[in-house]
Amino acid sequence: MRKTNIKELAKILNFSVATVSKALRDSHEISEQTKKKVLEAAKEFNYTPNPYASSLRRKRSKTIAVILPEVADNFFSLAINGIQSIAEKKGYHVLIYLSHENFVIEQSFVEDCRSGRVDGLLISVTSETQNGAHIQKLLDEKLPVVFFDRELESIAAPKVITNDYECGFNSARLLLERGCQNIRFFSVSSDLAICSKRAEGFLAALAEAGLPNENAICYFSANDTHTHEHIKEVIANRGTVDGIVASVERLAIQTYLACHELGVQIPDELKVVAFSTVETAPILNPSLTTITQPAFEIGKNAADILFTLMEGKDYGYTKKPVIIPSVLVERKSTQNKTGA
Amino acid sequence: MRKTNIKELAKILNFSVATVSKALRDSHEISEQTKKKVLEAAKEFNYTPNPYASSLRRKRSKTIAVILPEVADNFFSLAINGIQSIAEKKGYHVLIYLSHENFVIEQSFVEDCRSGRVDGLLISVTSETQNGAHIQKLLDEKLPVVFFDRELESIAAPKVITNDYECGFNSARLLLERGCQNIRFFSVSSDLAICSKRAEGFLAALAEAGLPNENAICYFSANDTHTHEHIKEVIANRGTVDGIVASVERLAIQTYLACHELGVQIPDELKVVAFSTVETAPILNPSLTTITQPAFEIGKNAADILFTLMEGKDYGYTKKPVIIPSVLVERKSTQNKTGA
DNA sequence: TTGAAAGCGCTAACAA
DNA sequence: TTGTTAGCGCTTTCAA
Repeated sequence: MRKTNIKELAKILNFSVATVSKALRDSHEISEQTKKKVLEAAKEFNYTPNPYASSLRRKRSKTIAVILPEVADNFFSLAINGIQSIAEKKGYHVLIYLSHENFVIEQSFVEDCRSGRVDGLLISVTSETQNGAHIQKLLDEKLPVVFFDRELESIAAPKVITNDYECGFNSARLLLERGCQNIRFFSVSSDLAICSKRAEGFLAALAEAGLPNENAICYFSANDTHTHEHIKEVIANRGTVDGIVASVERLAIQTYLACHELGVQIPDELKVVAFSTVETAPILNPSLTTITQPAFEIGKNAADILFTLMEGKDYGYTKKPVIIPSVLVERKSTQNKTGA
Repeated sequence: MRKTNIKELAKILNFSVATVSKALRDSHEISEQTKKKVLEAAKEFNYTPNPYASSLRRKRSKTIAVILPEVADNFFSLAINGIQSIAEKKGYHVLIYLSHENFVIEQSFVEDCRSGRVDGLLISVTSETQNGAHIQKLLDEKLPVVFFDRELESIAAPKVITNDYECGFNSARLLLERGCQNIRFFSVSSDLAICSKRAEGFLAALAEAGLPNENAICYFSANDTHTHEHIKEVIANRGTVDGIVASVERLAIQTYLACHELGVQIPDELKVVAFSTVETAPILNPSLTTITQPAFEIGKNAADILFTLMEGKDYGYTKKPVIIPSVLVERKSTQNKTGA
């Protein structure tokens, strides 16, 4: 059946378009009887409102954008679910952009958000992103932006993150307590706040234990197709290294794969802790000790704040990021044979 | 800096809006000199075209929708990447809708696509979806739709899937070859073609081996929060069952988790094959034998076909789905101690 | 090669 | 309570 627009509907009903429009939006200035007639006709004649006409007129798109590096990562998948759970409630659409850890792509997506296509933006930046000028531009134009997880310290916008420093600290502490003497932190970027803060905490724990080590942080570029080989190399030539903290999910998986390929025994020869939300952590070989980020909650909170902002309310942002703590779950990858 | 619209830009340049519009779209009827001036001014005065005004006028949105059950599943994550790889090339935006395996949600998303918001739809239906009337409606209104993975047999639209029947057959065969006597197929739905075809193949292999079994298919509703308990129950009370085929990723992970919790030894007590694209398959305990679907390729192909359709070309759709075969990778979860 | 004008479908101020 | 009218920002005839 053909679709109808508001004009045709008005003609059919012998009302003006204005009346029909108001009736459809359930305006109080329209009589119940008219509303009923309009709604019925709308259904009968297969009326579908054109969202673009409405957006153009109202200067609101009922759409938010989410820019993130990757979706094939459980953290981001869960975060998207959290975001959608809120967007759905508000009747908003979600436009998802994947930057693939590429700064240039991220820039062009952010640029695109300036067009009025979206009413707000949630972003987790790439590991390459050092500069926030593109995002500042949005902010200057009064488009609400909220960071989640991977934020930019130089930009003054709401942020929802986890307790990175503390978790970095605890991860190193755990390894040291389990007897490790020479540990490494696998990072994807020195610029990403989440990585640098986790690394800082990690280094602080080393320092506290009297084991400072300037070479403890290893970098693996996030969009390098040879990460696997690089990790394998590092592990193969690890010397006395006996413990690793993987700062993101992908590095954790790569580390495990490398160890399997090289026949390196976890945890006997090498202990591993990972920042990760992989569901399979308990069934990995060996089960993986994780620092599990509250991914869904982070997404949900970020979206909540974004909507508060979009509704013109000041949500009481005080320059301090919202911090939702992660949970350390110890499994076999850090345990000694004796059980601890 | 403030944004400019085309009217303001025209005034600044002392051209008409028409000229500016044409220059911006690189029309052949505008002189090079004028184009250059316009482009420069556009940059200088921070011009950003309003996509909604453009969409309204041109009746094209430069946006496609992807409706899928879930994103926290590696198959769908990879498929999204495949879709985006094409959309990006075409300068299209991708609106992602998660139906969470809920038919009512799916329906409302599909309904929403009728509004002109998108120029085409890629869909993988929920496990609840039995009826395709909502999708037929779009087709009737000439909106291009392409199914990927989870299709609806009753709807005549292009489909990109994998060789489900064959893979179902091979999965059962493998288990039987490894000595299993009593095997089960874990399904999420009897309506989903992917599941029923995989199950058919599975049953055919059983019949061929002279082991027909009407109770070989076990159903676990996809949006049941108690799947884990149900699977655990089935495995605990498995009797002589010695082999399982998990038809989707989530069931595979749940099966492993259940076995771990129950102390059931894979592969000694129970062999497991899974339709899955999980990266962690080789590092699971034990490593998981998988039928790996070409998820990225499926997404990519589906998007390719959708764009062909949207460009008004008939891509030569002949009622036959495009089939991209999966790859069976045997790992420890189906091997006997002796190595085979 | 450029411009005037109409209009995509809808909303909102104002009038009736 | 309903209707008239003027756009939102852009594209596209058609005329100059």
